[in-house]
Amino acid sequence: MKSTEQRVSKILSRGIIKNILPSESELKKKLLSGEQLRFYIGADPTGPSLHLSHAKNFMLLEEFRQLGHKVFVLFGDLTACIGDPTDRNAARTRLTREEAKKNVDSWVNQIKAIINFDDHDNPAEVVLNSTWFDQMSVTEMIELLSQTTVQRMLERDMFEKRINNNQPIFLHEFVYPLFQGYDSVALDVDVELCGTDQTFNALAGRDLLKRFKGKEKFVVAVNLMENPATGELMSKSNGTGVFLGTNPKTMFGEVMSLPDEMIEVVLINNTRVALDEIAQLDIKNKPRDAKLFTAEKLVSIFYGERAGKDEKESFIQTFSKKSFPSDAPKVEIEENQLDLLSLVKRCQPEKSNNEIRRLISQGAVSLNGNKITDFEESLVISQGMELKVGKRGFFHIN
RNA sequence: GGAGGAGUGCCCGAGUGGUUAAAGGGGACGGGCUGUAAACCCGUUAGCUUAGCUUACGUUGGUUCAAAUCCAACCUCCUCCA
Repeated sequence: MKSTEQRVSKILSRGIIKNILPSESELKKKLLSGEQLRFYIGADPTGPSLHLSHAKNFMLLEEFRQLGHKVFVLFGDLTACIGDPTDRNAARTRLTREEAKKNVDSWVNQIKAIINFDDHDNPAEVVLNSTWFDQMSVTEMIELLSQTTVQRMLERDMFEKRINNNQPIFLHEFVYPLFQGYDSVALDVDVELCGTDQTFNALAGRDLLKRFKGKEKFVVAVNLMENPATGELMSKSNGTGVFLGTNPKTMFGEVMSLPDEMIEVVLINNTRVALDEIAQLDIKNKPRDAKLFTAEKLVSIFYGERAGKDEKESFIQTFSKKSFPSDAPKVEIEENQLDLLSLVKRCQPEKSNNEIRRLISQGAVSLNGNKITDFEESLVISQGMELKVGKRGFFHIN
C-alpha cells in the first residue's frame, strides 16, 4: 500500500485537473491532515445519457472516496428545472420535475460501475437538491438572494455575451449560480469537483459557504474532454461520444470510432493506466492497437474484464479478419423462398422499405459473402444462411 | 401598452409564386481504401403497393392553373420603446 501522500499526488498530477482554487498546495495540506473531508460533484440531470466526459468526473470523485473521504453525488433535479445559463439553449429546454427524476434514476444506474454506492463503511451518497429547495421559504430565499449583487453576477462572461448579442437573460437563470452555489451550503462541503465551465457557479458557492458558515471551500476544476486537434467537445451532436448505459458491444464500437487524437485523452481521463504505460503504447504509430487496448479497458471498467476481452476478440474477428460473427442474432424464416427486400425487412423491421432498397442498391447487403444488388431477387432460404447488412448488421437465418 | 422581427427536413441554415422532396454545412448511413467502426475519397439521407402516388416548410383557413413563398386569423418565441 502506498502512502497517502503518494496517492494524493498521483491523483492531483494525472492531468485530469485543470485548476484548484484557492490553491493546490492548500488542498494537498488539507488532504494530508487526516481529516475526513466532504466532497461533492453536482450535475443537472438534463438528459438521459451520460458520456465519458461525465464519467471521468465521477471516477475522480471515487478516488477521493477511496482515500476515505465522504463523497456526495448531487443531482440538481431542481436546478435542472431552471436551466444552467452556461448552455445557451438551456432556457428553452426546461425540464419538468418528473423528467429530471427519471434522468436521475438513469444516471445512477449508469455510474454505479465507477462509483461505489454500496461500500459497507463509506458509501458514496446520492442527494437531490430539491430536498432543501423544496423546504426553503421565501424569507430564506430573500436571504440567499441578498448575498450577492447584480454586478457580481454580470461578471459572468456568458451574461455579458448575451447582453452584447441582445439575447435575453431570464431572471430565473440569472440567479442560477446562486441556487447552484447554495448546494455547497446545504451539503456543508469542503471540496467541490466541477468542470472548468462550471467554475463561476462553483465560486459562487464558495462565497456563499464563507458567508453562511465561515467555511473555505476548495474548488477543483477538471478539464472537459475535447479533441486536441479540433477542440470539439464530446457530445452527441458532434458524434464524438462514447455513451454509458448502452451495452459492451456498442461501447467497444464507439471507442473504435473515436478520432485517433482522442485515444490519449480517454486513457488519461477514463482509465487509470499508468502514464508511462500510456507512453509506451506509441499511439502515434500504432493507433489501431492503442485504440483496441483503450476500448478493452473501458468495457472492462464498465462491464467487467470478461466482457472487455470478449468484445475485443469479437471486434478483431469481425472487422479485421472479416469473419461472420458467431454471436449474430438468429432470425426465423418460415418460407422456403423470399425476395431479398423482404428478407432484410424481416431482420431489420425498423428500417423502411426505401431505406432497404437504397442499401441493397448501394451494395451493402450480402448473403453468405456474396453481394446482391437486386432487391427483387428471389432467394431460396436455407438453414444457416449468413446475411450481412451494412457494416454492422449480421444475421443468421434459420 | 406601442413598434418591429422570427418559426423550414435529425440539427444548424438558404430559399419570397412554377424542374423545390426544398441550396449549403453538421450528423447519420452506404461504398472504396485501411489488419481501427480513425483519417481520406465517392455516394445516399420522407413514405408507399415506386416509370406512379401520398405526405412535408408553426397552426387553421383563403387567393391562384400553381404557394415554403401572397392574404387572414391564431399559436409560440425574440428585439426595441414605455
